[in-house]
Amino acid sequence: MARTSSKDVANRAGVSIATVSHVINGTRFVSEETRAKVREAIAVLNYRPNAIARGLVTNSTRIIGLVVSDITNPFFTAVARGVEDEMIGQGYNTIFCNTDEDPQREDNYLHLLAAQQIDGLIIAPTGVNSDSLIALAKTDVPIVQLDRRSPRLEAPLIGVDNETGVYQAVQYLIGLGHRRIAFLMGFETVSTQIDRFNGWKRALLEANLPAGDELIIRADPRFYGVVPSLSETVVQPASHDHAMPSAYEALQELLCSPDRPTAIFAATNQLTSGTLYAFNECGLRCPEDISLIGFDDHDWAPLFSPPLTVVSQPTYRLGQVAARFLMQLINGEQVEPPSSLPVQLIIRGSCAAPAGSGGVRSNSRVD
Amino acid sequence: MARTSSKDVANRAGVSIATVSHVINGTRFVSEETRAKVREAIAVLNYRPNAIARGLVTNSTRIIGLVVSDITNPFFTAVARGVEDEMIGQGYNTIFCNTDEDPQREDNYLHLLAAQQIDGLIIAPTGVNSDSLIALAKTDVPIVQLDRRSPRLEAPLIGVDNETGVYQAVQYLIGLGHRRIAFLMGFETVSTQIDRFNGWKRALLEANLPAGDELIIRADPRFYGVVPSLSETVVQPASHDHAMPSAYEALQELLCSPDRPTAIFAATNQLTSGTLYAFNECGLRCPEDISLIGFDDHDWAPLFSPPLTVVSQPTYRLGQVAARFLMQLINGEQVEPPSSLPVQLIIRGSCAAPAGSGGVRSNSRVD
DNA sequence: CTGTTAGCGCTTTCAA
DNA sequence: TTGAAAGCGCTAACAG
Repeated sequence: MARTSSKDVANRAGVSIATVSHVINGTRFVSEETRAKVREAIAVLNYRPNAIARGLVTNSTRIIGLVVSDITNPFFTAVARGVEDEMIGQGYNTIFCNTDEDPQREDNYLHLLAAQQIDGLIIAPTGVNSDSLIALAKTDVPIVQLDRRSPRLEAPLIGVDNETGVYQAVQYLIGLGHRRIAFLMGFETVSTQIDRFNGWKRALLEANLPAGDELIIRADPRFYGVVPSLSETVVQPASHDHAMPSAYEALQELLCSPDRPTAIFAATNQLTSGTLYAFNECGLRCPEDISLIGFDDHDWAPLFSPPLTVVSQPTYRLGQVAARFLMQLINGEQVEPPSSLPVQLIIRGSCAAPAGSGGVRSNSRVD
Repeated sequence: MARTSSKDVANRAGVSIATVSHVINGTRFVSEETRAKVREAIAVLNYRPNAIARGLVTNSTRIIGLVVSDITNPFFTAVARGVEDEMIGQGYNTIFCNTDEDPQREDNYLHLLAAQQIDGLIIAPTGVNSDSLIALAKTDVPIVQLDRRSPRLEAPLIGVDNETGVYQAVQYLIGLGHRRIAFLMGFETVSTQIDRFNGWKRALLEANLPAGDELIIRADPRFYGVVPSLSETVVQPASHDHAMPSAYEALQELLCSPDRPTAIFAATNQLTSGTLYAFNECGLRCPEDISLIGFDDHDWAPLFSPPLTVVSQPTYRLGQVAARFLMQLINGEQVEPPSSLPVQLIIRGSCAAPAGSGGVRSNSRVD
């Protein structure tokens, strides 16, 4: 239909389109009288300024892009809220995009966002093949990397101290008496996975404990695997190429082997859940038979069976900080990026001393 | 910065901007020779067509808006994936917005989306005060309502059969021997809450069981409440006005009363979690002391303690169907909206016969 | 205090 | 087979 334009408003109010523009934006003085007429015309015509046209001339949209890698992960939704709340407070809107860890999808969205002339970008990059990202960075659009960094990209990073987080968690496990502690990780292309891996390795090496390949398991962090009772509800990413097994599948062999680890550190939210499924499948009780620590907390972790011991990140805060920093960049302020935020080990019920060590279960249920 | 425009490309290739436009869009014949020159110029200049400008003239953006009420709810993220996957397949992009059940925020995003000249809209409306929504509907932008319907809005709805879903679930509870079954619900302004409520009531009345006010509890569906160990990680919606208690708070009194219900139906994902927290607080074991069924399943429900018995919705599918239908609307096809999708009761471990009835626990753990 | 006018970067007739 | 030029709806000088 004929979308009403400022010209229509101008006609109806008997003024010029310039005046209409000015009463809308408050960008120069307009007499109370004409202002009233214009406003009335706007109301009757149900007029909405076309942001597209405006953006074309102002070269600014007051929109930022937020690109995350898995919208299904509570970590990112919590972060997104932080970003969004902060941006709204500043009069900016945020467009939310989900890449599903798929570089091609990332590329696609980066195109879209660039074409939409966003004023800034917050991104948790997939970490691979980031041509569009590099290209975007070459324009004047301010970018901040969220949670993880892309190789080749020179942009400030807002993240947490991953290495220390798992280092301390593994130390805790060692303190409990564990000697064989496996590490379950996702894509090696994402920097947090490497950082966490390094934390695991450092703790082990310092304690003269094995940290060899047989203790490192890789799995696709985007889905759980074959869980019969759930097969209909589990969402399978459309773009998943099945190159990597799910956590559930990846763990089968290790868990059934005679010298299986006595504890597992899962480097991701979803990996942690997959591990629990695998435990169930193999008839292992947690923490009696095997201990588990996951990276990243969420509201439901205490309700799990067992309540999850986790390394917790300040998710909402992370989003806030990233947004606030991006705004400074957009406003042209010269500021240092905030240093990485601290993480915290939250001890609940998924860890105990290894079986046969005579230790007790280390538990602190919610109550 | 000087973002490169089609003029730059035209200059470098020694052709007119019209030709540039046509090689980009394949909209008329261009000789292989000039086409090559143009493409090369595009490559060296790293040129990206400005979608803003294009949209201004074509009056189409190939972007749709997806507005949901709680990005933190796995239900909506799964639905979002369905929508997104489907739209990408059709060459459309989707802008994702989160209202947090806040009508003002909804209004804000609707403004934004309208200004961005979206080609279509999928929305789970907050249900209150939808002036912007109505206004948008008056333009020619196709709209489909997702999951729930807004009063006053004439737009097709893609949803599930809520009423039947909880009707059957409550019948199951009755079959187990329960007579006092409470209903925990969120905002009465959202249609699904009413539908679910009606299902509960119908099942109870048919069985001549009490369905009075003392069995209806209302709580804010957006957060869990005061859980000390979690106080730092629980996200509190910025816009929350604290008019309603959390599920956790709302249930205290009822659960401590002498004739507390023997079962609870929670009308929402997050309400279900809140209920579990409340159980813990009151020292009630589930399902031994009290049974629980929640509306909506998710990947983690089987890992809860106890594994959750739920009414499950086809989330991903719902998104797909909504997207597909919207595309038909956008393409001007005259089609009937699909009828509501079926839901399914999934029995796991959170229900048992009421204490003292001599019944057995009805359980089916993941294994 | 308000109107005229020149573009923003693109698509699309109309001509050649 | 390609160019010239008119506009899409808006903002921002520049005039008055």
